[in-house]
Amino acid sequence: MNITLPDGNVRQLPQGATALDLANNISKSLAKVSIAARIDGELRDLTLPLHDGAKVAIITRDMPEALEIIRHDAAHIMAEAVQALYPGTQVTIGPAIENGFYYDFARDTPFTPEDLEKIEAKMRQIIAADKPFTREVWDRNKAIQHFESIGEKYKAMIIQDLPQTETITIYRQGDWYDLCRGPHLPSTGKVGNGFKLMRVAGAYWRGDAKNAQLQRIYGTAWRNETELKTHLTQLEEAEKRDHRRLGREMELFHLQDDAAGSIFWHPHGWTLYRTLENYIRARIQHDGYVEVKTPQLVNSSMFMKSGHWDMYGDKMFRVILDEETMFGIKPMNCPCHVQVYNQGMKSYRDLPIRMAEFGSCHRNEPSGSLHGIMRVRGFVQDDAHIFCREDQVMAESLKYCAMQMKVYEDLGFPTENVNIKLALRPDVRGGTDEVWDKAEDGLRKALTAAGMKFEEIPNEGAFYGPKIEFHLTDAIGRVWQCGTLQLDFVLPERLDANYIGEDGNKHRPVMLHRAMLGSMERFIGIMIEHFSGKFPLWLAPLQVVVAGITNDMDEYTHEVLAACKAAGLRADIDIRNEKINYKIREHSLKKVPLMLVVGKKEAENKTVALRRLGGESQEVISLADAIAKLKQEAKTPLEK
RNA sequence: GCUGCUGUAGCUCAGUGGUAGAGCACGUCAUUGGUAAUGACGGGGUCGGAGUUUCGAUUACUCUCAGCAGCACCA
Repeated sequence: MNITLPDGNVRQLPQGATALDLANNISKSLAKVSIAARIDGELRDLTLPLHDGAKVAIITRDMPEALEIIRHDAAHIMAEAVQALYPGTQVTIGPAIENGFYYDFARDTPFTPEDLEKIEAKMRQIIAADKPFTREVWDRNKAIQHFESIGEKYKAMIIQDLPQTETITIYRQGDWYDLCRGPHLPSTGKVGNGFKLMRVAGAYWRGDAKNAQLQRIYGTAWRNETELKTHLTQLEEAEKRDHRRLGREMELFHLQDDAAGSIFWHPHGWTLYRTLENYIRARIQHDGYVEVKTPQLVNSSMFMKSGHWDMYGDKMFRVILDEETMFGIKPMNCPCHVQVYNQGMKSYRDLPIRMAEFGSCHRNEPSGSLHGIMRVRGFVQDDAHIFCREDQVMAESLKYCAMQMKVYEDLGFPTENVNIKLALRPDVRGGTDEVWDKAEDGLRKALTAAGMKFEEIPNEGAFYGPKIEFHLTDAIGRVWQCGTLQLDFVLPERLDANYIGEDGNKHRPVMLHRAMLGSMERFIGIMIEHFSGKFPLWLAPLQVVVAGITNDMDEYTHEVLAACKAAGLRADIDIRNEKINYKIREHSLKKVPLMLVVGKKEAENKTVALRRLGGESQEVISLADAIAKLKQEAKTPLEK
């Protein structure tokens, strides 16, 4: 039979030959490192017989697909180890994930960290035994019956839910076997030693909190021990960038038990916050927005009208005045903005109205979801609502997306750091299907017109409309939703917003909800991690430290400081009785971008020694030149 | 909210059924120095909170609060 290789070459092999035979046919050394095959585009076992005319690519250990298979195999081996050590534990699912794998087990007693060590040791035994993985095709009903009979109820359920057309395959490694689509490595030994069990956690069966909670064990797995080590080192490095740690070290903010989920901003952190806020303010002014400020405390009746009370009332902070009066602390700004809109008559000529607010919101987020300043209970949205006519939706969406990407770029997140998703209608929602069709299509068209790559995610939209989500990733790979654009036909209806059209009749405006940073707090957290605290000069809370070498030139040091401040630089002075090495180390650790060192020579010549953070050398220039230069460098992206 | 783990000085952490220790940080003194740690001395803790057992609890147990990881949630 003829087999086509990726390079187009055709090889002749006897009937019944496998991908492994093919690899051997090509070269012995290839066969040694091959672990699977891509047959007609699908990953398959090396030991499956090929068919005539198949297109086959041999997957070797160094290919990305290999890692996925290694991780999946590690999950199987872990499951065997767990069932050997803890009889009665049921297996459920165990996929490969980014950097590793996990397996969910059903067991009444949770696993302890000590259990993990034992499981890992057992896994190494199974790997050392180098048991071959073999594939078997089972009859669907027999498989269900079999798994039920041995008490593996979850496996039986999984098979039951597989489509009728799916072939039921079982993979065996020695005496142990598991339902699995495959493919697998030729044998357990091929997994190698580049893995480590990381942690235990609870996880709901099928990801639903209404279901039983399973015990999930996470592991990381790599091609070899060197790669594993590299990964573990990267994790340590990421920890050093953690915004919670840098926030403390750089004196940006702190959190404490008494106000769980709220932030105490310190002077440096608040400077950073205001710099960011002012940048956004300048941006939106430039794009024709007006800024408003609306109440924190709003009678619950407004949220009942808007529909938020039904959806989220239990997560709102409430202020009960008397038996009849209950206020909610606003969890978002939209209903309030509609109130501002509703004051006075609006003409079609007034639209679009782009109404912005740095809106302070509070939500009683579940305790387990709180995370540093990224997920908090008190936060500020760089929020805005664009009230417009239907025929303006496209233009407004495009205008917004353009500004959004520009802002991310200015803040150090070029396009490749941003993931865009289009979240479609959820099960529980307001508005008719017709309206949703229109809304979803509107956003889809806008994204396409803007030439932006996006992924559609079903069921993830807000109750009043679909949304475009802009996602950024933090230091340890966690993904956070920041910017958003939501198209809403529902709230204007519920809160009775209208305008007088060209025809003299009342019409409903469309509302575009949008935020670029999302929450100021979250965005600052992401920026801290993104820059490892080393902010671009215009954002750095403290831009310059003027440090004297000895106290003899204190007078000149003060002169330099005054010049910095006069130029609008955020500057501080260090004339402590410490050595210059000590001062440089200290301010470097606090990530101050610039230091102006002055000693005897500088004082005599009216110069400064300019040292940049992390720099090896320094530049001696006149004070006047230095100030002019830094003033230019410290300009915001909008000023440049 | 759920599962597991954790909570001792500002930070990182050690330790014990008989009222606690290190390094760094902080303070004082000496030192006035050229680009990532000068030296000496010193101060500092109701051992997250409440309760139970005990002659005695920071240590054991219960409850509670908070944090961490994951899951779920995220208008």
